[in-house]
Amino acid sequence: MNTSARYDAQETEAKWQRVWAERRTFEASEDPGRRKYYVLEMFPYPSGRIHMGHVRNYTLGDVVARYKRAKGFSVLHPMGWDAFGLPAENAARDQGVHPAAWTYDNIANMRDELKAMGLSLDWSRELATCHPGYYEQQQKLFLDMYEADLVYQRESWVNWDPVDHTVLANEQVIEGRGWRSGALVEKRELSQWFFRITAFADDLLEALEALDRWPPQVRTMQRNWIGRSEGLTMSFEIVGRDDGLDVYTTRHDTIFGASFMALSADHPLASEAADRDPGAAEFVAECRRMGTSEEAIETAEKKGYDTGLRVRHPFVEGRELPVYIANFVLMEYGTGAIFGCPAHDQRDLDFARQYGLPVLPVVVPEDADAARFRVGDEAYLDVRNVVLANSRFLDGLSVDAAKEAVAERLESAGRGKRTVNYRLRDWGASRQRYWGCPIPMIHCGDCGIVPVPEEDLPVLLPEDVTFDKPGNPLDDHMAWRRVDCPACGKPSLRETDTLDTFVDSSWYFARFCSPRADAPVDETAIRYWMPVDQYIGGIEHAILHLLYSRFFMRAMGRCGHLEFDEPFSGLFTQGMVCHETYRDGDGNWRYPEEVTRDPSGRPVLAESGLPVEIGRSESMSKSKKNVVDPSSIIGRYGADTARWFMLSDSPPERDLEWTDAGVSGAWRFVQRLWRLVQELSVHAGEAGAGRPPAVPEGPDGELRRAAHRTVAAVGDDIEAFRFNKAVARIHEFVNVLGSWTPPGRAERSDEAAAVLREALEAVVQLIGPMTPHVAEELWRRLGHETLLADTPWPTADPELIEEESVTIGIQVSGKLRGTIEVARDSDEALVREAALAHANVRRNIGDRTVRKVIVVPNRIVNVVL
RNA sequence: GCGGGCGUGGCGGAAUGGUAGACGCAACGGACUUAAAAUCCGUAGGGCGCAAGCCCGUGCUGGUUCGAGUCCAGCCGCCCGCACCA
Repeated sequence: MNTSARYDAQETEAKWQRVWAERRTFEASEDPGRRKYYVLEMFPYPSGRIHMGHVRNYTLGDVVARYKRAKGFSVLHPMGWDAFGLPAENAARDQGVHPAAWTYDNIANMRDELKAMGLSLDWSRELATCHPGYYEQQQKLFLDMYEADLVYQRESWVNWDPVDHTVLANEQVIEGRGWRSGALVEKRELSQWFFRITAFADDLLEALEALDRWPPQVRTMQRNWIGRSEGLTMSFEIVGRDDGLDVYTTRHDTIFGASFMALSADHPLASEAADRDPGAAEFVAECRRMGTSEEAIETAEKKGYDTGLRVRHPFVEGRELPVYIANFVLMEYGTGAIFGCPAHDQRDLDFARQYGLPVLPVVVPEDADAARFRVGDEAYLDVRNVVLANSRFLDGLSVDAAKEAVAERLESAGRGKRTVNYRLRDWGASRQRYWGCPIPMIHCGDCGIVPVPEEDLPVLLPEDVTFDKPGNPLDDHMAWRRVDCPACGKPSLRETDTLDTFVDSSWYFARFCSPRADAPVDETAIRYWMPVDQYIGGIEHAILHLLYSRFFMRAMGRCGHLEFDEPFSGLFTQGMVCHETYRDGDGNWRYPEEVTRDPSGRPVLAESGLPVEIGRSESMSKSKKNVVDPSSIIGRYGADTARWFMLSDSPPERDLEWTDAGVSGAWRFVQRLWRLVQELSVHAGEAGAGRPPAVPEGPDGELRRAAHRTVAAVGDDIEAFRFNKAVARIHEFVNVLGSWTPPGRAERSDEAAAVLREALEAVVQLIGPMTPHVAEELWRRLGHETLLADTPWPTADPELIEEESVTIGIQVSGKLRGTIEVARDSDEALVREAALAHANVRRNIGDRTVRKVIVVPNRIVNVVL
């Protein structure tokens, strides 16, 4: 055996990847006799190359998948492609390649890169959302949901880029301009398709409680996003008119502090005012022009326009409140109108100060003098330890009691209604794009909207499109658009909007259970595999993707496709991969591989020797060039090294700092393990020869205990996603093996050899999920004919895990003064005795009286003076 | 503004309220080598001391406790998410 040669990662990794593929080792099967485990990492967008975030994500998932396999589970661990989306169209426009060709090329390349990582994936289930086999089923789901009234079309305001002829998402609008064209974005009302996610708002909120294997912060973020609030919808009489003005409020206790009403610019009464008053019209137009970017909103001053309308205060005879159009009121929330109570709402206060409106405090601290209490520049928002004041029948009540009283009176007068409101809006899923799932709908002049009959599915994307004009190529493709109405036969037009790519990713995990089925999901398969036991991905999807997926399972359930609500019973959100940033003298970002050190250790550009400034470490991004290409790392060190480094230092939920030193450390570890196991294997017994003695004495016993303790600890750590600690435990054990010395001729025994073999096999098995190739190779070299990938996880003998003796610290008045070694679970009196006998402890006690001795078994002794 | 997280050696990080700094990286010393790389052995929070040992030390200030990195209160700093949501 050649033990001195270095481990050749390239050759060995390729070999075992081939073997696993040939033997279909990781293809999942529905085995009713075994417990199932579904591990899934968020599928990638096929951008063309994998990045370090992928490497981390898929390494974490693969550790879990391989570990669970070894633990005897029937594991499903599939991979696919989130393949629709704008970049393909941009590539088409800029490079003249068809989006499909570009996408499938990228997929082919990324598949090769992922395969080089040695992931235990079931590639037979691979799917791409841009494949007609996938989106046909999605179109079926869309039609089912339309049937179930979970999909509808309505007019809605969108950000319209007049140059690119496209709708922009809020995050694509930067300072009021299109992110690509730079054109001033307009608000336009377009007909859009929506998913009725709000139908499940309460359920989506309440069910979060039961998701106890989700990170708490993700649940909180979803809770905030859904934003349930309990309030009152109340109607104000408009002076001189028959109709009323409805507002929604959660602070009806402050009704006596109301000093104005405010309408959204999109409110019907605002439009009405604009029709008769050019000033109002100008103000409404100004509001619409106002950018939707965060910055614009944040810096915008509170502005309003008096419509001239007045409403009556519901409880104060003769008090009338002016009705303004205000730039800070949202049409989409509540009724699009509010009453303003400046004393107890910051926005209302800012507004009131601007327009000289009264500020009357009606909620004051319990111990305050209501007559003297004043509100300055900050609204008084406390709701605890406060009482109502200046509020007639509410005076002296708590906030809650006052709300109750107001609601009671208005409800019985028919002028109010307790209402639950949500921040969550229905999901606008229309995109005016080509490279997405066609919405299977037809617009008929006579019949209106007609669904495409199921037998006519899929509605395929036409291939002969061009991208030389801005806008959606489908709009111009009349041959594709023209179709006879399925209901009346009259010439009609297809819907040209395609679906938001979040739709594609809202059910792909269900499709993986039966990826080629002729229905969206196969009942038997989905019953066996779903829900996903462990989902792993970035925190950036904490809200939308996960919320949409949760909605989709409910919607699919209502359409009879499945019988569960929650898609992911366990969720893990990994941290990002970071790297230092570099700038040259001209302030340009530089790639890490362009930077080297000069003889004095200063960072310089490799090509010119000019100095480089090192910036803070940030999440790897192309724009800052602080990226390291995974393929070049894997090509140089091998996948095992990259994987080991990904797992070794940082806890997986935290950000990981990518460093060259860390990678070479991981590489050295792989090499060391390789040498060590082979060198020691010469002294180990034959594979499957004898069992080691139960609890051997001396060094053999120590080795055996260390092995079993490590097995137990690593298993626990993997279960708890503490991969960095698992790595540390393996390091410790390898250090133990490293200091193992071959016995002299006299001490050699079959039993000792068996102990060593057990230890070597344990370490190889423990690294199996993390560095699978070197582990598989060592397993073979240890004499096994079967694959490590098919070998059950080792079990730890509880008797061997317990330490025989423990070192306990001795404190005098809480300060450590020494340690003693005693037998485990020693008698307390004995420990106390030994502690008090310790020389340094006696010295520290001196001639003072021992008042008390606290003995914590196997832990510590504290001598209290 | 609201919500969440974090603050420990030169660095990444360990530590059921019980010996702070496991494990790794970087560093330093030594062995091997003509030399280097690789490898192996060793040192290592700061300070004082020949040593035994002592003092200080987990962002800051207090508190609870026999005992606090850990629990509580109040600050400071950093990061993330959401945000005119009435």
